[in-house]
Amino acid sequence: MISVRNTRSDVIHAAGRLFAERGYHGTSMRDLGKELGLLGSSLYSHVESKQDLLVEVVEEGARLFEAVAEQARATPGTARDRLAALVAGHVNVVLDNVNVARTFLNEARMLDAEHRERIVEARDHYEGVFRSVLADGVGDGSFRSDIDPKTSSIYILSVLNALERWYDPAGPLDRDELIGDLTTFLITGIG
Amino acid sequence: MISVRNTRSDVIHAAGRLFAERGYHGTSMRDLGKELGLLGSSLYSHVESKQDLLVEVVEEGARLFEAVAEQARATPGTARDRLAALVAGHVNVVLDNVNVARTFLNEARMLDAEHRERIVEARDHYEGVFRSVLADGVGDGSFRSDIDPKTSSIYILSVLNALERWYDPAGPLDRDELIGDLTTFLITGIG
DNA sequence: CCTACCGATCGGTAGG
DNA sequence: CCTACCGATCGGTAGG
Repeated sequence: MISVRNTRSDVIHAAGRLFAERGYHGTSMRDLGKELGLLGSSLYSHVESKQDLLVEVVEEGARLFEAVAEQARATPGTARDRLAALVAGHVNVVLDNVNVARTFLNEARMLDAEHRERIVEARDHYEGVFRSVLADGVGDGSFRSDIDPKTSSIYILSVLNALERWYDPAGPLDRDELIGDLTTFLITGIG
Repeated sequence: MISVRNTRSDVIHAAGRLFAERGYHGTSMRDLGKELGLLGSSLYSHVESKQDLLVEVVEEGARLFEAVAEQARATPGTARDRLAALVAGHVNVVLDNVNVARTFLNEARMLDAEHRERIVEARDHYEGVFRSVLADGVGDGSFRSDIDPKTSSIYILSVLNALERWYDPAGPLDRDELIGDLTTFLITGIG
């Protein structure tokens, strides 16, 4: 009595899985059908096109990260507290939605021009939140006064986004240790 | 009198360009032919298969990074000096070979099992050099004694590898400034 | 490096 | 969600 019929949501999530594993162009509609136990052609009763699937997955990613930004901005306390919220929130999104995060980070460039632009804007906005938290933190003494908020936010996001590439939830480092270790690294460096 | 005939090296470099821009599966042999001013079928007088091209590009990447590791290991002085050599060397490889670096970082997973394993080993070895420099640096006082060389090396490589995604050689930040800013961030953090 | 192909697979549609 | 397709494109080959 397992799974009688697939929903649109099932299709989108399976697409996220395959796009994350094999890439958008490495995934055929027939591959995706097989993953769901149906034919490639049957997918078109759930979505209009393959591109449509990529749009859905990538935009889900954008929404998840945007929610992190909003929640962090609403966090009371110092800029350092808000940065901690950004870091923890970002880690949680990546670890709880690896496939969506992977597709968002690696396959968004395969989007058609129109959708790609919207995602670039969303990404810029998200990075802007990091930047302004860092700038605030320079003002309130949370961070060093000689950092450049622009490059620093990119460095921080580089470390956070790369999690998708190496973090193993079954490995020795649990989520809280990861967040702690990461935060220490970002704030104190290795020196 | 420009370019009469293409060499195997021309083909490989053009392949790197397209693999970097559109991904391995997003690039057809006919696309690549067009890039070089010939037909897709003509490429088979230079290479045996499309996979062959990916192997060549990715293995060139592996060699470039390996050379950085060797040179850094031979650098006299403290572990901090050797880390500086790794950082500068890695940055130079990425900035001087964006297409190769991109393909190495993003498309190696499209390799067939056999070649992929070799690349994973090469990558593990490279990361191991970072790890041992960090461990040495904990011993000689270059770095904090409470860092974990394993996660720290991953964080550092995360920042270095992400350069491919955002650094603009035509932007305001020149190479030396970048290396300096990056090094300060890695060693001192933002706090 | 081209001509002239090959079988396989691609995204997608009509109609049920 | 399936049957039965469609034209286009894919990686690749034989022979020059």
